Order: sequence, then structure tokens, then C-alpha cells
Amino acid sequence: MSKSDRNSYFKRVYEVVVRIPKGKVTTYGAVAAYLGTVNDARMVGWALSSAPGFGTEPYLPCHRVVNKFGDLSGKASFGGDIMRERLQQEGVSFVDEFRVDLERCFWDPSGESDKKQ
DNA sequence: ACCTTGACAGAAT
DNA sequence: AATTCTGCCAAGG
Repeated sequence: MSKSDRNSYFKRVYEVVVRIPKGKVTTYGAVAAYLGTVNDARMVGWALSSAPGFGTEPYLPCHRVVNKFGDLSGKASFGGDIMRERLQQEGVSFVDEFRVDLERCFWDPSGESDKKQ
């Protein structure tokens, strides 16, 4: 789309994150890869940090975005309990207090679209 | 206007 | 095998 994508990189991140199905989680790298910029994983997280967050649209399920270890990286900025409880509430399996089971709940943004769960 | 930081990931040393 | 450094983009100081 046009040479100037003023649609901030953030917006692209939002578009993907918002598509994360309930009860699923994805990683920064997966989102970045879907955007075509695998190296921007850090910006993805940073985007969420700068993201509108809750209460605004698009609603950003930042809690469904974790690092490749499945660890809730953003718990510090979110208030760890909120992220963890929210994920558990959606049915995400945890292998540790602040670590989700990527083996069971990993969602790949590319191609999966939003299938019924 | 310049430099540093930022919720990561992967390649290099 | 573990640690270091780079890559990418944007915003804050």
C-alpha cells in the first residue's frame, strides 16, 4: 500500500494481535514474522507497551502475546496477576506460574485466520 | 536534533 | 555451551 505506510508498525501489530483466538497465545517472533520483519520482535512488545491497551479499539489482548519461552514478558507492565489470570481464564494451559504451554496453546498468525475453536 | 531505550529473537563469537 | 551483539522501528529524554 502506498510507499508511505503511515499506519505505524504498531497498527500492523494490533491487527495481528487482535486476531489471536481466545484461549490461544502467540509469540512476538511469530507476529513479527507475519509482518515480514522477524527482527522486529522487540518492537512488537514495545508496540504493545505503547499500544492503546484496554478500553480502546482495537482491543489489544496483549496478555495473549508472550515471548518464545511462553513466559509472560509483559507481566511487569501489566501487573503479572492480570495477565496470568486472564490467560488461565481463557483456558490457556500453564506449565509454570508465569509460563504458558506453547505446545498446546500456540497460535500462528499466518494462515490460521480465526477458525472456530 | 541526537542518543538511548524498549514486554524479543537469532546469529555470531 | 553460554554470553554478546546486532537487527529493526519508533518514541522519550
